Amino acid sequence: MDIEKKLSEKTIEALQSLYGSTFEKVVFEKTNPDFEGDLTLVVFNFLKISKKKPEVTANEIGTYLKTNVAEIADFNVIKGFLNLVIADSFWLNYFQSIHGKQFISSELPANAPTIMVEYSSPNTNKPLHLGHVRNNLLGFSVAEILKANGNKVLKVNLVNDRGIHICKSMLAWQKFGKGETPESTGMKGDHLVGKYYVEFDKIYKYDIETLIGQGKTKEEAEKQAPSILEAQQMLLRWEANDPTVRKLWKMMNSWVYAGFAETYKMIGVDFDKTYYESNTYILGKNIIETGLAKSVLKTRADKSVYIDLTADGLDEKTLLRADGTSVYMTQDLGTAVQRAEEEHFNKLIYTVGNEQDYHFKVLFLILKKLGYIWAEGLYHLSYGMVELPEGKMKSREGTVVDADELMKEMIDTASSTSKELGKADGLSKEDAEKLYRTIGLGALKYFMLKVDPKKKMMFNPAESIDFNGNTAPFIQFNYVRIQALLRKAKENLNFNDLDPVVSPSTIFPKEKELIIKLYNFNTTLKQAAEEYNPSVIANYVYDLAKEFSQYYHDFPVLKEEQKNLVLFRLHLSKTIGDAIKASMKLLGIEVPERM
RNA sequence: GGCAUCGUAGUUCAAUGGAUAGAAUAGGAGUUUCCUAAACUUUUGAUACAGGUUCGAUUCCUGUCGAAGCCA
Repeated sequence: MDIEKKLSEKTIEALQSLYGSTFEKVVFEKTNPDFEGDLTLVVFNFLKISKKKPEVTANEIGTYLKTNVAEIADFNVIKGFLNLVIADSFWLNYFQSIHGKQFISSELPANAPTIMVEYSSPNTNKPLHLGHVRNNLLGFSVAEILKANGNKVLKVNLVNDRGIHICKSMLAWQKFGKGETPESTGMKGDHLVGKYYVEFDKIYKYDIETLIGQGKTKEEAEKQAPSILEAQQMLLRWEANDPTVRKLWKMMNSWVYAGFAETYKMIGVDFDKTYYESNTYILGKNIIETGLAKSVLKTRADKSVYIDLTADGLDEKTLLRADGTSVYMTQDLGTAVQRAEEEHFNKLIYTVGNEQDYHFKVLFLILKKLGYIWAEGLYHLSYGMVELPEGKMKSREGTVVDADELMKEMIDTASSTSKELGKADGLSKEDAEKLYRTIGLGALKYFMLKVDPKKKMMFNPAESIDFNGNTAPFIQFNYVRIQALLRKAKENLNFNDLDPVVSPSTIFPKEKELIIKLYNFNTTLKQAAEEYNPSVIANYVYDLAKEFSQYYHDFPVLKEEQKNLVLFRLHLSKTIGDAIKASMKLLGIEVPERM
């Protein structure tokens, strides 16, 4: 039923027959709504072979297609544009063919490729903020989209649970914490640990100022501040497996994990596997040996190991310092190799912000140079930063939008708005709470996912996220309208959505438009997967919901007098509802039955 | 300094090199005896600047200005 493919083949045939030239590929596009037609062929590219004016060429191809393709009802030509009208019967047949079927198959093909999607990857010294929210939503949604495209997806998290940052929190807690715990304070564990991270920074800044006051330069002060020296000391003790430090570390991390678990649950994301850097940071050193043996890596006079990437337009990258300690790159190399050996993935996707573009470029290149074939399947899902009106968020300076707080605010707003509009009338308390979560979190998720991941995005805390217009609540609302129609139809008309569809002999343009939108679901899903881009789905589902909203407004469904039209419109509405629900699921957004 | 990225209505976002640059929101004007008005209709308003390639450029190339990023 792929009409574009068929038309493409027939056009190639037409070009051969009319002008005796062979074309590999011909692409159709949607006809601009201002003109009559469904699909358009731009003929300028064929003028060289037709040696005729655009209008003439378009007419000749149009005539050929109309005679040879049964589905083409008519065509018109405007300048170099050949607009094709696809017969209503084709669209109605298509609609019949998808009736009762799932938009997304729940079964995977036997030979489904394995794709590992790494996302979230938090540090354990502070709670999640808005930037992490984008990461989590993006990673989760891309995983869903890939799954829906027939891939076996493994969602993984790599927790940065060790290093100087967590030592800072530990040190501050040890000195000033007075034994505070999440239980004693009633604070969420990740927030409690984050509080001491900020605390450390205050002391550190104080130390620096003191030293500068004593005549040191800023750089000297930053390196010699007693607080930072102490934190570094603690890190060394951690690495030496000092029982006291390790015990403190385990305790504080366990607080953080409990906090993260709550946040993840609220966002609605999960993982098949969680890696911890405390287990993986040692990895990679054996790869250095291999790399040296292969002469891919080289040793400097001071015994540090590096790779020369200047021929590839990059720099020299150190992989082992002169003192034998490794760098981030080294452990990422090791982790990748370990994952490849354990999971045999076809693709590994790293959901990480675009500030690390260079890092991943180098990482992938090194792995390729080391000769790992699977390195071809590595992909950096690079996304833009979330910015506030005053600029980038900075944890240490407190200019962050906290994930937990933001979600709570969204739910609260959903609650008050729903109450104002009387949307929660008659719902039990549990159902009402669930509805507020669905709407509030839906609005947040859609807000973040509708933007192209590659681009940076702006969030203004002063202007709350909208519930009207191009938003999740609007889409949810239209889904709810459909469910209300179906409920009534089932009660009053004995409507059964599994009954066969009886198509009317003619349909209105709006109905055709809606069927075409349904027809586009599959190509949209495919495009989203190829681009690793949920915003493609978001734009699609909004467009569908908007189209339905107008249809609902202009056409009676249950109140239509002709029984066969009532049934047809119910089936159409039902299928649109299914497409909305399936699309929203790909974004990790739920739809309510009433609102 | 080197590397890569980005400049579209007042604001937040769209647009495989194609037709008159779309939405939403904000602003103006309307719509409820009619299936849920978180809706619908209508209106005002934008490609940073200057060149180039092309039948055709928001899109590709060069330069200028501006924003934020990474590497020392």
